[in-house]
Parts: sequence; structure tokens; C-alpha cells
Amino acid sequence: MERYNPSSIEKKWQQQWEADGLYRSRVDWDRPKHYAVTMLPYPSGDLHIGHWYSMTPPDAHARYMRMKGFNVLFPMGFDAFGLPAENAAVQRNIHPAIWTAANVERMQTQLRSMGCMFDWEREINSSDPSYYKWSQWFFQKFFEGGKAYRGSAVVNWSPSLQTVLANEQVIDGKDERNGQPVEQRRMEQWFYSITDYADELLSYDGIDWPSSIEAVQRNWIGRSEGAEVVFKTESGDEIEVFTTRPDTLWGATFMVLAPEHDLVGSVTTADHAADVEAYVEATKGRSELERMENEEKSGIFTGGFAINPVNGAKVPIWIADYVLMGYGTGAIMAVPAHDGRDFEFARAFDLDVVPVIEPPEGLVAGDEMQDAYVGPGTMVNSGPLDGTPVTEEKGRKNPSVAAAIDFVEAAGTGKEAINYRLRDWLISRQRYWGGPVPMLYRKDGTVDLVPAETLPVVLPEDVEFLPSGRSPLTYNEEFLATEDAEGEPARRETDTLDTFMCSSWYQYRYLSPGFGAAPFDPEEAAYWLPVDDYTGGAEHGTMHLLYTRFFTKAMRDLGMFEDTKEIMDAHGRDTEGIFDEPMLRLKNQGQILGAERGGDTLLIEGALEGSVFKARSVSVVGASDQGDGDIRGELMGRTENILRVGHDGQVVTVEVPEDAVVDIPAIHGPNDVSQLRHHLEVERMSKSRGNVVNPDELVEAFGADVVRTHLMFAFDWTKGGPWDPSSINGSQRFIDDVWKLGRAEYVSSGGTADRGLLRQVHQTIAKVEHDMDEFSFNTALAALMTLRNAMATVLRDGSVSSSVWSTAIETMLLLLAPIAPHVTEELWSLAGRQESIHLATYPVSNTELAADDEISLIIQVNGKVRDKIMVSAGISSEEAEAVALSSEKVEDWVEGKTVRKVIVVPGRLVNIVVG
RNA sequence: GCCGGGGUGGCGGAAUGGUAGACGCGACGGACUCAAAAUCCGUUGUCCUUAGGACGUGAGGGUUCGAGUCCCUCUCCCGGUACCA
Repeated sequence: MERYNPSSIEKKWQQQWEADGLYRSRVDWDRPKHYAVTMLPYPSGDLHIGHWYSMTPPDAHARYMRMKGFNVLFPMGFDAFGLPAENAAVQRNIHPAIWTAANVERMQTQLRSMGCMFDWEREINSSDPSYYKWSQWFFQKFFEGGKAYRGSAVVNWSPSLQTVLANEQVIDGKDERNGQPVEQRRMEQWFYSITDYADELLSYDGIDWPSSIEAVQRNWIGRSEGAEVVFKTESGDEIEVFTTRPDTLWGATFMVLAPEHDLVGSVTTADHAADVEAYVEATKGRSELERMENEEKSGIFTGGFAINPVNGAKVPIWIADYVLMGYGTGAIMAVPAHDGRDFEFARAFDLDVVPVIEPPEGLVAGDEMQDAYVGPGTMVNSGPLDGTPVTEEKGRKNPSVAAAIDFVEAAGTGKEAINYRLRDWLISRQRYWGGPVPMLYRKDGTVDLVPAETLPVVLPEDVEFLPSGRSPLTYNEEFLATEDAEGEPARRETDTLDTFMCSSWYQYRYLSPGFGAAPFDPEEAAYWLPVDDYTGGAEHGTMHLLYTRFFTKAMRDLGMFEDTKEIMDAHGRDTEGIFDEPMLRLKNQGQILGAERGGDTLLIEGALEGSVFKARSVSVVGASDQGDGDIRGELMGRTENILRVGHDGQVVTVEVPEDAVVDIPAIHGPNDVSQLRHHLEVERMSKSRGNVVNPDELVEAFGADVVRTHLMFAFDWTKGGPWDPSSINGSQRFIDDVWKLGRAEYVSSGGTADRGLLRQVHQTIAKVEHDMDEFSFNTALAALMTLRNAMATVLRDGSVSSSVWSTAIETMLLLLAPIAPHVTEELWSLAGRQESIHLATYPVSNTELAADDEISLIIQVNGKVRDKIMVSAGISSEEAEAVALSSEKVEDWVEGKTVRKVIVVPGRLVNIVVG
């Protein structure tokens, strides 16, 4: 028998499938459709094991759906705009387009080696003018439809990236990509009105998304119920504040404005102007990060006062940077007695603290409070509302909040309000490598659309990149000079679109990537939409996954699905709510992490010089080897020639000068510090950590089928985990065994085990089918391995008839085909089949054949297993009870005791309760 | 702090309230081999020397005939988010 040789088999079939057009997906209204999308990669240059992990299991699921009779569309593309390409251009003087194209080409080859059923005729590339033309078209339609606008706002500016960023791209005051701090600046930018959809985005009706993503998005949208209240100032201004606790209005003893607040100037009195100006200036220079790291409250008095609308009290107006311009109205009423931040501020600046909620344990005077009180109680010092109970409920559900809202509404000084943490989506970027915002500025300063018939606004290719990173569009006169619709000279917008905008609608471009009349062909859309299964990483929860939901809803409201809907109606599809959400089901995969690895054990000689230990010699020894040295321990980490060595329970820093001797017995020839192996934690893979797993090497060593199988078997797909280099052996053995079973000359010695093997075959079908539906690949493979074990035994003893053997082999191949497409195709073909196994019909589990005729009846005494007896599967409860009570083993446990109760679980167990 | 998710053998992981640890890795013993690899057979939660039994799913309590699974309290880990008024 020839040995299993994946390298020849896999290449052969990949070419064959391509030649046969096996993966072309065409509209066919006579067949049910299944549209599966997996998040498209950024063309960074090399395919990572994470790409395999995120793509091959969904591919197996898509293949499974096709064998189940669905017409499946499973496309692939590239999210090709973005900063890395531009940085490469600045650093290495390669044009982003060239850099990107080269990476795309390389990754296409690598993607093909996975053996996925991608329909390459539908490939998209977001940096292609034929694609971004439509991104620009969407922008213009959104603008015309009132869902995109240019506005001034305090935004996140990244000095290192030389661009603004969306709120979603800033975490802990740092840019989410490269971790550099961002600043707050007031700037004119382009926005999408995602906040108009805040409430609708909070609903997940009709879609099946992980609860964790729902939670993350709910959190991000941050809906809070409360009231807006207006405070009049002595200078005649009105300061609007949002509060979730209008029931504490009577305790508002001062107000605080954000330093960027519009009214700062007019409420500030002349004698305080200089101080205020200095403070505002000082906070401006501080990055968001610095603001947060500074735990002490800072602020300054404006000299101005406002009138508390509920009790007429005169309250001082302060400015402090703990009040954020980006949330609510950028101004707050401060209730130090019942808000921790306000309390801290009041104590720092010696402001009044007036409690207005009496806790159950009694009122503490404001001067004596140690902390703000935020619990339930009763309203006091609150005039007409005294005595109203305060609960821990939010919004109107809390009687005190409800009473306070009613009170301010009646008085005309406020109204019920809902506030969101979500900001409008900032989509303009001051960078080159993106789709140009298709707008222009007329001479008179007004903004207009670039005439639609001239789209796309093409990125000029002949540009010069400056080391500053400043966008070449801003100094490219050829690009800048243009004309408006009337032929008058105008200047182009130089901002480009956020790449997240490009990826907000790509699931629609896949449907007809070459379509010229619209972003997508309604004939295709009517059949394929919506996306049935979407897969990708959970880290996109507040970004891409939120944006794409918004985008689809906005498209719906702008009537962009009307043509599609008409065709759907004509075909009798139910279109109710069908364009409310882009993706019906979402599955998030986990992440593959680097494996933990011990570092070399080092023996170091040298001397302490100042605070560092300077080494004369460093040698690698066995962990149990004896030997004398000044320092002995595991190498925990290394930066250049500085080692961190575990020694006597602590970590010692060792410097290895160039003239020190490094000896690594395992590596012949001259050794240096860079060859030492340091300890690796379980953590994300990255080149700098040296813990990356290269999928190309794995494919080389094991074949794509084994790599695919292993990625699906070794982890719970939704969780991921550390990569264990040795466990892939099990998947290799499995595929090798399937090969052997498929190639074996089976010699039957009778059919004694026919019934048993057939039962197992049909039980396996049911199990695998169920697990594939749920993306539970690891348990599906466990079931297939169990069948493999049974078949290996049968192959040795010949205990089934030849026809049953054939059925078992055939079923094994069919069930495994979506997971390991090449080896199953090869065996299918070698068995004389003319048509591809991937076009075959999925096996159907026969309930009768799958039924057990004997079961192991579990017999418990007081809930503990005491005996197991094989009985007929159809045993009645009475019989089961009789069998249990007559068990000898049970007798020992029941003897001398009274049987109080007998519980029978039909077909499973009998529990005898004695006492 | 708040919101998710989780804690099960040496490891990855299985278990509609009903035999805990399926399946696999690793390890150990054996066969084959001059030898090694590969392959094959067997063992493998802990403890009691065994038949057999006791214990065992982060800790403690509860519900139940029966709890890894449901409820309460606590604890630790991972992820998200945070001066959000």
C-alpha cells in the first residue's frame, strides 16, 4: 500500500478543483442558499496560524452546509487600506499600492494552500478603485441622506499617527493599534450619525449573536436614563446638564464645566480670567492618558455663579478636567454628598456637602461624611419631595428619580432625557492610504459633493512621502485642484475614509464585485442576503461589528435595498425585517497563543559592578546538572545583552559584555547571547516574542488536511488556547489511519458485528451532524476518531460483511470531507467515484439503525453507582426496578435497611433509596 | 469599580440534572527492530498493597432520590471597559 503523501495529493486536488470551477457559487432559486462570511484579512504579508484558525473551521462548516444541500457562497477578500502600508512607504520608500499588491499576491497563494472553498471570482480588494468608488458613493448618499456630516467636535488626535481616530479606536487613552497616547483636540471632521441608531443597535431581535458581543456593545452604547436640567447663571447664560440622579438636585452645591466647554469664557469673571485661562491651557497640553494617570482632582473657580433651579441656591461654577466634553453636555451639576467624584472634588477645594438622601442607618452631616452615599434611602432637605423613597433602581423605576423628573418638568426647568456614551462615528483620517472623502471646498468656503459621475476620486499614485508622515494629498497640487459641478475652481478634501468604513459593507460587494451600476447587483442580493453565518474575532465587538450593523440599518433607511426587496418579493421570500441586520448568526473564534516553554538553565560567572552583575562567562547546563557558578538559574528574558535570570527565587539582571564567553553545548561553533533560549509565557504570538507558529512549515511537515484537522480538534474553537507542538501527532495519526482504512484490502470473515458497526456508523452521523451545526468541531472529530478506532478493530478481525465495511468507509469519508477535503477526495476517487466527494450528499442517520438494542442499566443505591447490568433497551420501568432489586451487588448495600423509594429513569438508571 | 467568560487528570479538552474525565497528547510497560524512528498491544484521576472500596470537577453552604451542571456566599484567572455625571 502506498503511504499517505499529502504534498502530492493536496496540490493535485487544489488544481483540479480550481479547473473544475468546483467553488463557483451561482444564484439558483431552486436550491436553498447559505451565505457564509469570515472576516477578511488585512494583507500584512504573511499568513499567520491565526488566519488558519479563523478560516479553516468556518470553511469546514461551509462545506458541510453544501453537502447538506445548500447552495453555499463563501467568499474571501482583502481589507487593503490602512496605515501599515503607508508606514512601509515612509520607511522603505515602497509605494503603498505596490507593497499591498505584493502582499495580496503572496497571501492568495498561502490562502489557496488551506484548501478552502473560497470563490475567487468574487474576491474583493478594498483599495481597488472599483471598490472604493462605492465606498465614496455610500459616503455621498449618507451625506445627502443626513447620515454623514462635517462637524466640529473634541476628537482624538494621534500625534504619532498624524491623524484623528474614532472613539472605538482609542483604549485607555492610547491608540488601539500601536499603543501610543492620543490627545484631545477640537477639530472639524467628518462623522456618521451612528448615535441616531443607538436604541435600535441595542436590540438583537432576530439575530443569534454571542451574548458577550451583545454585552460589549450594550456597554459601549452606554444608554443611561435621567434628566436634562438647565441652570441659569448670573451672567445670563443657561448651562444645560445631564444627570441620572435628578433626585439629588437639592444637594447640588456647585457646577463643573469641562475645560473645552463653550461657556467657559462668558461665566468667568474678570478677576479670575487669567487663572482660568492658565488652567484651560494646561489641560489642553495634557493627553487623555496623563489626565487619567493624574488621580488628584484638579480644577479652578471661574468666579461665576449659577442658580440651582429647584431651590434657588447660588452655586459656584468651577472648571475641571474630570468633566469630559465628550459625554453628556460637558457640564455637570455636582452633588458631592452622593457622587464619589464630586465628593472628592468638594473635599479638595473645600466646597459645601449637603446630604439629601437619608440612608437607612441615619443621616450624617455633610461636614462629617467620609464618603459619598450612593445607596438607597429617603429624600430629605429636598423641599416638596422630602420623604420620597430612594431605591437602587435606575431611571424612572426609581420612585425618587421619577418624582424629580416630574418636578422639574412641571417647573419648566428640565425634562426627562436619555443619554448615550456612544459618539458619532468619526470617519475621516488625515492619511494617504485610504479612499479619499469625495467632497470639495468651493472658493466661498462652502462644501459640496464631488460630482457623482466623476467618482471614484482616485488616489494619485505619483506622490512623495515625507518622513513626518503628513499625508501627501495635502501637498499634491494636481490632486488638490479641481472643479465643482458648475465648473468653478475648487479644492479637494484631503482626508480619507476610515478603513472600517470600507469593511462595513464588503459583504454586499462580494455578491457582484464587478457590478458597475451600483454597489451590488440586486439580482444577486435578493438570493444571497442576508449573511447567514459570520465568523471572526471578538475583538471587533465595538468597532467593525457595531459599524456594520449601523451601516446596514442606514442603507435600509436610505432605500438602498428597495430593488433587492422587490426581487425577493417576486420570488416569494419573506422580506419582513430582512435588512435590519447584516448577519444572522455570529460565531467568534478564540485565539491561538504561543506555548509556554522553559528557558535555558544558565551558569554564570562574573562580578557585581555597581547595581548590575557583569558576566565573564555564561554557559548553558542541564537543569539537573551540578556545577559551580556565581549565578545559576533559568533564563527568563533577554533584551539585547541584558539577561534576566531566575536565581534563588528572584530575578537577577545580568549584563553580558561582548568579550564574555558564551557556551551553548547544543549549538556548535561560536555562540552568542542571541542564541540563548529564554522562558516563554503563554501569550499572544508575535515576532518580537519569538513564539510564532508558521503555518507554511506545518503544511510542509504534515499537510493541510492534518493542520486543518488539528486546529479543529485541539481546541474549543470559541476559546482557542496555547499551541502545543506535540499534540498535532494525534491528528496526523488520525488522518493517516483514515488513509490506511480507505486503502486496506478488507477481508470479511463473517457478519457477526454488522449490527454493531452499523449502529455506530449511524450514531456517528447524528453526532457529527449536530456538532457541525454548532461549530463544535472538536467533539465532531472525537466522534470520528471513535469510529476510526472501531473500524481499525473490525479491519483486524474481519467481523463485518464487506457491504457493511464499504458503508462504514464511505460514511467516514463523507463525514470527514468538510474537515479534511483533500485526503477524502483522493480516497473517494481511488474508490472509483467519478464525481467529487464535495458534491456528494451528506449521509443521513437512520434512527432505527442508530438505536441501541441493549443498554447498560445503572443501578444506584442512595445516588451511588453500585452495579451496571446489560438489559434490553426497551425495558419497562417495572422490569428495570425488578432487575435492580434482584442485583446481588445491590443486596449487600440494601441488607438490613428499608427501601424507602425507587426512582427509575427509563433507559438509563435505577436509584434505590434506603435508610 | 462595572460588564462578560471561565476554574474538571501531567496537558488540550468531553459530559439534554442521571456511569465525571469521551476523544486526543504525553507518560509508563510490552511487541517488532542490530538499533532508532514509525507502527502495533496494554496501563494511565488520587488514595487504600488486592477482591472491592473511599475520595474526587476553585472554597463553603443550599435545593434534589441524584449536582461539574440549578440557587446563595466567597475566591482566583482571562477578556472588555472605566473620572460616563
